[in-house]
Amino acid sequence: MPRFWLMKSEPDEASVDDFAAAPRQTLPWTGVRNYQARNFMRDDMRIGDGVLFYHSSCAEPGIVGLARISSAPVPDATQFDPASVYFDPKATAEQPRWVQIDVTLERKTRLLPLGEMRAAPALATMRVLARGNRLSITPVTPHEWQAVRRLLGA
DNA sequence: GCCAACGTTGGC
DNA sequence: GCCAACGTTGGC
Repeated sequence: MPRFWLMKSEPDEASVDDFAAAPRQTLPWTGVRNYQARNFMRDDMRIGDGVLFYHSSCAEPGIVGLARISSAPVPDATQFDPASVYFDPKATAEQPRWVQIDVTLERKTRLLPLGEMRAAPALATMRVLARGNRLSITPVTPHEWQAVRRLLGA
């Protein structure tokens, strides 16, 4: 199983600064509404897995922090909340569809822009960079993880 | 089970 | 705002 992941967040929704300001630098990762990404959270993530924190749909998309998975998956609370944009009328308490998982920010990094990621030969295999990829959660190989850390000067 | 229509993602 | 690419829905 992968031990490393890249997780995309829109900074308008949940930015790396929101995590930095949260108690214990930890927030639940809610709002995932794609089955493949959900399955990664539900079936494959383990406490302690490394996370590359990525900002998407913003002026400067790229990696902005290093984080860790810090809880087991539980039902995503927002699916039951009619006031939430993530409300899912087909989800029930007996049969939830979506899960959330706690993510703990270890530290902010410099911005590693998408363009620099694409230009780095060591990152050419990264799933998040694959043509047409739209998954908000993608596995990262140990080699890619190390290469990112090197690029970050970490 | 097929597939057209529609919705969403996300970089630019 | 545009648009390529992909995912989901729903009629048949």
